Amino acid sequence: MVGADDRRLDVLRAIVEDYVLTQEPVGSKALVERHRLGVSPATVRNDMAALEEEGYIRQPHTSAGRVPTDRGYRLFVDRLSRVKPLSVAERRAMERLLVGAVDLDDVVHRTVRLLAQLTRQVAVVQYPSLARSSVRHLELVPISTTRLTLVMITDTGRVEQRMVELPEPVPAEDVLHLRGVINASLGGVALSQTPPIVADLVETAAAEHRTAMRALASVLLETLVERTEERLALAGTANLTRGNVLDFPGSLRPILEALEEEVVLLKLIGEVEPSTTRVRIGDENEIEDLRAASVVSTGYGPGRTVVGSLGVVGPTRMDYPGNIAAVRAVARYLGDVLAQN
Amino acid sequence: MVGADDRRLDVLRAIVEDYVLTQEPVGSKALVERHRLGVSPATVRNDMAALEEEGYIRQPHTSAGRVPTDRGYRLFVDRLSRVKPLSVAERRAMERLLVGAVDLDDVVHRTVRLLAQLTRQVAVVQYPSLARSSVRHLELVPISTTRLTLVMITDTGRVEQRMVELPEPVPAEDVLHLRGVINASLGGVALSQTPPIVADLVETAAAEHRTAMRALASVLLETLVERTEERLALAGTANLTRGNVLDFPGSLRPILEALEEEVVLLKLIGEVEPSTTRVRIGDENEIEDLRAASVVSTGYGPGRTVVGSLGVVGPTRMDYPGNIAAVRAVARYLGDVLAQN
DNA sequence: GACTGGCACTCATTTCCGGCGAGTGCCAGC
DNA sequence: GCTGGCACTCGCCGGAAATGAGTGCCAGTC
Repeated sequence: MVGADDRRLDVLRAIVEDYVLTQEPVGSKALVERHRLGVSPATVRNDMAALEEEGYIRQPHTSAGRVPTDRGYRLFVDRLSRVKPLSVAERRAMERLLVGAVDLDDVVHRTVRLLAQLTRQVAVVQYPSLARSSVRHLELVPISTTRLTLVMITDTGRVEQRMVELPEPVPAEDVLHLRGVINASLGGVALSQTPPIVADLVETAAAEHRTAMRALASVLLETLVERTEERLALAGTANLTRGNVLDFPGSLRPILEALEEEVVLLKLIGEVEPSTTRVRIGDENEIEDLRAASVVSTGYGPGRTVVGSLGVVGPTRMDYPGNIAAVRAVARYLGDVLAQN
Repeated sequence: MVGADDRRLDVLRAIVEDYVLTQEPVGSKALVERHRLGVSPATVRNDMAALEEEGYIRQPHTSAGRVPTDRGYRLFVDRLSRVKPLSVAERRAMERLLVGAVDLDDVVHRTVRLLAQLTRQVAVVQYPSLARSSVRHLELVPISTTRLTLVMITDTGRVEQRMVELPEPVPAEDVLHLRGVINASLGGVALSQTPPIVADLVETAAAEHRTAMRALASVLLETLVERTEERLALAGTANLTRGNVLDFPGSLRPILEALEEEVVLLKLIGEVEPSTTRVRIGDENEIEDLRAASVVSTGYGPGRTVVGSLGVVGPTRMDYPGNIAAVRAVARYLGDVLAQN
């Protein structure tokens, strides 16, 4: 026979599972009926009282059943649940992701929609971070003699393009030369490593190329390295309206607003150590407006590296095991897709 | 003194304005208090009865005030309102748009957020359509001897990139040659005009370049011309929760879902003739889920051309004059920005 | 003929109240 | 340590009554 402490945890697990499923406070009687706990409702009530004492569950009002607290979910996630393997149908949906994806934008959009579909939550995918990519190729396309477009292609598939104004006209063959020099120095170099190299390029440039090189260098450093703009894709906001109204007390407003703030979102799903999945439950969130929400996020990248993160946002009352599994699976899959390029 | 018919229209205008402002059915008494109509509530009641008879307003229930119908809004938009000029602050916000915009993505994102802010509605901006752009430059970046990245830059600033698998290895100098040939033929050509030229390129290619050219041509035609994927940016979904719950009977669900369907959105804001602003009110929308919403949209582009569209989506109870003005102003401004590149 | 004041009427909304019942806490007993 | 029993709490439901905004209509006035 299991010890009393063990049973208490079983009761907590049962409460979480039932509540996630039914969205309604769960009472002692219903609990013993739906789960083979082997004890009577009265006993469960005692356990519940203890759990409430410890802060794992609470009563919305006196004559109602119990609801897990953030702390209860935390314990559930940490110790009471196993990651749920994806179903065959889900796996198949994932396999379909790759076919026909035509470029990085396409891949990211498909990924975020897939994740939203699998989890029925709001999904967020960060584009591969420029800061963590390296240069595959830089192209200079002359628009006029004093203006050119700088196109950078990274190993993660991102393509960035910037307008560069040249202080003085530069003939076409010089542009070709500049391109050659730059690519020879920067090809394969991680963007974060470029500043000294770029500085060196300006130093060592022939006198007649100096000003042009300086213009290029400043655009490169200022808009591609320092002000490294991170991009995001979002999907499944409609899922916020899925559950009970109680999920987000008051209105969806603050949540929707937070989801539109890219900086906030990045902070939310970012900051992951490699190959861990991070779960932030309710209060644990630093962002005020998302105190009623939970976030499951992880990093992704080809192989063991991390070039970006992705995750889902939903009510604290969410299917943690399922969502964690989905987030992990999608991250791994996205990493594989990136590795193929 | 104004005729009775004129006054009836004044009453309709007053009803629309009040309702948009207060979000509450407006009664005869409140109407004469807030607007100098110069007649008594009883007279207004008679007018209201007539307007209701004609289908311009209706009563949510017997003992309530009147609310405009879709037809009422239509009349209001067509005949009773003047486009409201933007305020100084709004103009200034728009001017700030340009500074520091770093590439097309940036411009589009800033634009859509600006539009959402100005109108306090959901804003949608279509990226400049590939179909309506022309080729500025094509670049071929070798990844390996049998694989290269095709980068296309258009005059509207879009940069697209596709992976091309070559059936047999192609030496670097041949790639350069191919690039030269392609650019010579396609530079400045509208994408819609490219198919015969591309076909010709394959025809006339030297035997040793034939297969490579064929691979390039197929990628070009299939993924950039035929399957011309349109892109969109969206902002301000949080504004949906702004107004009364009554705005969208039931839930936001269908609206949010529709907003995630890019195809639907494109249909919604697209199909505009040059330099007209289109207003679709409630029922006039073809999309089932958006029958409770109105859409104000227009095209934009450098000069008089149209390369994409933008617009706002909101409850039928919206500030039409203000939103029309904002949509037009932003479209013109975006066109100007594009023209500068 | 157009407008107005007056008045009866309608009906959604609000408030109050009693009954119901899910669920609890506690206690005595096994 | 578990269980059955029991009194108790309190949110929710449904009906009744009060409220009041707003209307339609009519007779009267300019």
